[in-house]
Amino acid sequence: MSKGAPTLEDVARVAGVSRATVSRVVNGTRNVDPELQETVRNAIEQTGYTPNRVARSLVTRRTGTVALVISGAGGGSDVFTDPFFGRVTAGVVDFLRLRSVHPVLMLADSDHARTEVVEFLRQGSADGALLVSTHPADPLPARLLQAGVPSVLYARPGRPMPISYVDLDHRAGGRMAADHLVAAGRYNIATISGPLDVLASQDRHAGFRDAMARHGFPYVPTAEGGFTAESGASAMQRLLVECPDVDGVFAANDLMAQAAVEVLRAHGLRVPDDVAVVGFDDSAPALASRPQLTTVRQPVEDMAAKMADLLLASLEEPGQRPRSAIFEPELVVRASA
Amino acid sequence: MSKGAPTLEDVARVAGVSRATVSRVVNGTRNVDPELQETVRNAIEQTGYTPNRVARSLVTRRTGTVALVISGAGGGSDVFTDPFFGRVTAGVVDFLRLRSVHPVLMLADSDHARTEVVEFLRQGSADGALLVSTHPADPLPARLLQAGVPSVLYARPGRPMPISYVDLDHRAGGRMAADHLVAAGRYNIATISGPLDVLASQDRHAGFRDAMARHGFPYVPTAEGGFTAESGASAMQRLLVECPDVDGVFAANDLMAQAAVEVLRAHGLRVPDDVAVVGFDDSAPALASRPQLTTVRQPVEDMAAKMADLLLASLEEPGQRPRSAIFEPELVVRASA
DNA sequence: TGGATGTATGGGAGCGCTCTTACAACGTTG
DNA sequence: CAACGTTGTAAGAGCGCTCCCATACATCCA
Repeated sequence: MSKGAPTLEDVARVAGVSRATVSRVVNGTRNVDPELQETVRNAIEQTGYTPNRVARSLVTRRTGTVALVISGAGGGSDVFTDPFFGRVTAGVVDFLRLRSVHPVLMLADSDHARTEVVEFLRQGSADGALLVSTHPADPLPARLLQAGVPSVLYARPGRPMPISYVDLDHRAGGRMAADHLVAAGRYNIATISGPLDVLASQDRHAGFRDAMARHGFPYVPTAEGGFTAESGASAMQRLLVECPDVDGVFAANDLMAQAAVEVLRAHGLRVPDDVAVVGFDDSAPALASRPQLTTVRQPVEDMAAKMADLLLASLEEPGQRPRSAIFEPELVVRASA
Repeated sequence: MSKGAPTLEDVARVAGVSRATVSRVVNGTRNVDPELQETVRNAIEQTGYTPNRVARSLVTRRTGTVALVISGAGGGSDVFTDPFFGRVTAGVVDFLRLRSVHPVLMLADSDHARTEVVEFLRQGSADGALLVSTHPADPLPARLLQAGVPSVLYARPGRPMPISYVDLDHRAGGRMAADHLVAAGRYNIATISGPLDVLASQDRHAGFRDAMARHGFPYVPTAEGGFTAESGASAMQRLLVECPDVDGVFAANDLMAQAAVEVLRAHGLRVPDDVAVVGFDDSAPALASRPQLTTVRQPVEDMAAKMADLLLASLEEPGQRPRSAIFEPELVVRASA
């Protein structure tokens, strides 16, 4: 009462009971006389008591927070401008807040930063990690695993390891794009892939190519992009050189698809009349773009929520086997194809 | 050593010194024999010791985390899709990571959520709050102030109160847009404002109108938007009805400006030939849009970093007077006007 | 040479909480 | 009526750390 926040002891004194009894009322309320409970509750009200989470964490070994780690080779903090990460954050936050768990945001874009993340978790500052890793060579999943930190990945790890993750069936997504373009009667189909050292890109591309082959197109002109608008634009330029009579394009994300549309338009080609364009993700640019993008929807928010779900479950029951959840993409037909 | 992480005590035993000495080595390293330091360091290495932040926080009353609170009337978690919040996050994270401070993300979109935020901070789970409040009637700043939580706002509070904040000179930004459109020889100038119950919107609008009046345009057709693409599109539609011969538009953010461009194009009007369009913010859509947007740049990342800076400073020296930092906008001339 | 100063280390309290244990008071049962 | 749960409460240990204070010893000037 003198200084600082009131403690359990203060409340106990006011209520005329022991610290332990107040603790019982604050928490499980197991075996406490209803009348006493009332007294204690009044005392809490009167003192304006708020339990100290830190002190509680020290003994319970639980903090009620998890780390949301964005681990990427490069870029630093501009990842936050990418609509994809916004959606991941939204999905995670939406799920966690219902459980009164709070995410702490961490960037692991350098070796030093990765060490700090591992330390942070080993120190017990957070109960577990949600890892959005952009590169299969990322050493962080293995390090977290080794440190015994409960973790869940967004996207399967680069090398097989006993760790939980959520992922999308990217191959199926690639197939959907191919099927749609072919069904629309397109004959000169090309594709802008994502960076091919990323598993998701590889899979989207493989799925697309397989389906194209099955449809009788053994070779598909391909330009590799980097998931950014600029890279998409330059890829489209290259594609137009290799194959000027292109009439269908599959871009491995919406940002690149949008850029491709602009490039095509600048070349006097109409979308979808002259060239059909299919994107991937179904994020904000898909709707902002004119014409609105036909795209393969990745349910990022749901996947992110599931990732949080898996983590909380493994926190609840430690020692569980790792689990995975694979989501199905969905073709969203709009105006561009 | 038996189970759980090694503690100070374990290290002390291995090094043959006291807990206090190890603590000194781990922290300030004040007055410890260099030779002993070496021994201790080896023991730390050997045991794989990592200080327990929670235990440390309990006594130091500092957690090394701050809350990054997005407080808005509505919407919930789709705020994360807004490029503005991504930039705020980027700015904050970039600054904090250099100081090894970690942001925990909180959404305060309901009264219940706001209470939880206040509790969280009162409990000492974070050292202070960075508050991005979207509405001047938001009760959270006052509640944090009352709870004695060190806080810094992005944007000045709705009602004057002794609290630190960073802000932009929105009026100056509005003026710049007006000056540019008039200087470009536009005569039929209209504007899409932001939601007029938001201070920033009011100021941008007021600055714009004042400058227009000074240039001899006492009345400016105005349609109110909501800072979203859809609202921008519909505002542009309304504007075209009221004033079909419009040749200049100032939209209060880039998202709406981009949408306006699309609507104009759909009406057969060319940008900038027929209609010049100026946006606000200079965020991702400004560059993604074709033509690229002339816009009033708001240095969001810098402002967010400054916000974090002010907070850490006030944590360093408590009892300081609240401070503010007002940033100057900057006209970025691209293709749209 | 002796007290005063300074420096390095250990001991121990205590941060606010949870949880185990001990115990008191009260039935319940053969 | 003795023996035994059952239930409600208090007492106290201890989570891992920091920091104050006491102690031991070296150093210095008068």
